[in-house]
Amino acid sequence: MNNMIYVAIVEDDTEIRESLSMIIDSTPGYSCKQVFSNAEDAVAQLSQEDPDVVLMDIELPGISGIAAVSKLKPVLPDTDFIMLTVRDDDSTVFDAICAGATGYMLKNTPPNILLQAIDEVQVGGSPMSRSIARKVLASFQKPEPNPLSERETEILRHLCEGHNYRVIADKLFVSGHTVRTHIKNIYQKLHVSSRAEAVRRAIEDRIV
Amino acid sequence: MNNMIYVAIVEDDTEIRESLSMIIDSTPGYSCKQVFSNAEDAVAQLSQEDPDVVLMDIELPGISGIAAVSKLKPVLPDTDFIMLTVRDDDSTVFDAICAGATGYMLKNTPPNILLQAIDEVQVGGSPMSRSIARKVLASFQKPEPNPLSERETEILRHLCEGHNYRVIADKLFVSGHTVRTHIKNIYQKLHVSSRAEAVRRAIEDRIV
DNA sequence: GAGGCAATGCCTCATTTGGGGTAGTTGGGA
DNA sequence: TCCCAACTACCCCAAATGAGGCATTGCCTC
Repeated sequence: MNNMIYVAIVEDDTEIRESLSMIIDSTPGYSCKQVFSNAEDAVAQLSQEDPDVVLMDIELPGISGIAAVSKLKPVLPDTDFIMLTVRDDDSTVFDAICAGATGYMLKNTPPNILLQAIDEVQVGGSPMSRSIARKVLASFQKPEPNPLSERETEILRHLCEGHNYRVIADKLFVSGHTVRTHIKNIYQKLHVSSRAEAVRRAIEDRIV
Repeated sequence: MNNMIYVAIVEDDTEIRESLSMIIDSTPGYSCKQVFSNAEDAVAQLSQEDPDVVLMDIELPGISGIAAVSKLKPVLPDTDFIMLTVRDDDSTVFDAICAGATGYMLKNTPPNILLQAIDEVQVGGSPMSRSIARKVLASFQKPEPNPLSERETEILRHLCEGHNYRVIADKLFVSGHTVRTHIKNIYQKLHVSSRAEAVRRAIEDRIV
């Protein structure tokens, strides 16, 4: 019984909740340790227990599943949280991931795939529904090519490091005047008018 | 034959290459359109063709598979690239993803899973080996909690927007002096000494 | 050969910024 | 009760910055 996988469920829809717990309990090697119908109860009680995996609904009455994970993950670092959701819109996906979710499945996922997902997190994976995985990878892809010349890009990199005119000039073996001119051109091309904005664009869009 | 999936392979190891192409060709519904033993040939010839999926080795003689994807993806936006690699170290994974890869599989993946991966990208997914998926999600998780007070965090957010003392002061209904004091404290706590560095830390670590 | 762009260098000027202080109030924790 | 952190406000000053110009040298394209 040492290789039994203990699962907890947080889900407000009674039908789904009971159906999930039944499926898990009836599968050899899996045990549904606890079920909660809201995040508050889960946060309060789950920190005492130590489930291997928590299936966490996102759309809950009261505090959301994402907030619950934020609270629980720090006290249960070895527990893997798999989010369940009906929607796969960008912001919730990324919020959940940032909160510490290890997997992210859509609710229409067939039970056998969900069980696979539970296995998957147990062996160090991160199961994601198709559309989620695609979104996550897409978020890494650079939006648009950078309009800056090579030299300007180099200087922008230095700006991100917090270097000032003088330092950049020294490092690039050009005069401070030149650096200033480049920076002015960078601002124009990026449609910004300060270091702060330029650094932000640099990090959020391309170089870093 | 309309639902035939055309695959191209770029792989320098002859044995693996031929084994892969054989597996693909012998599977109904899949056709191995072309094979290349290096990225240069692939880049030169593949832009004419239009494979559905390209299996791209990363470790290639000459230019790497990652650079090849960077070049090919812009001209073949509808083609999905699945990277194949023996290593799963962080930097190459993220470089490949940024270059435009849609999937990322380890080379020791069994052939049937690889075929599944090809299917997966075709239906809008992003197949990743276990360890890769985990790394990708882990990269989203916030490093450490922010040491700033609520007010300071608020001001840092404004700094990221490129606002200056005056503007921030107006928005928060406090004097410019106060804003300056807060910013000085922010710099101390973050161990930085300029807006640029503060903005960078803000984006890379927490808020934004 | 003309025109354009990238890279380089220079000037001036008003503003912003960062570093150094000091200090009052408030609310909560020891 | 006392102290501290957070928030507020103010002072001075040197340095950095952004905005506005102008000019030269290559290189590339039309």
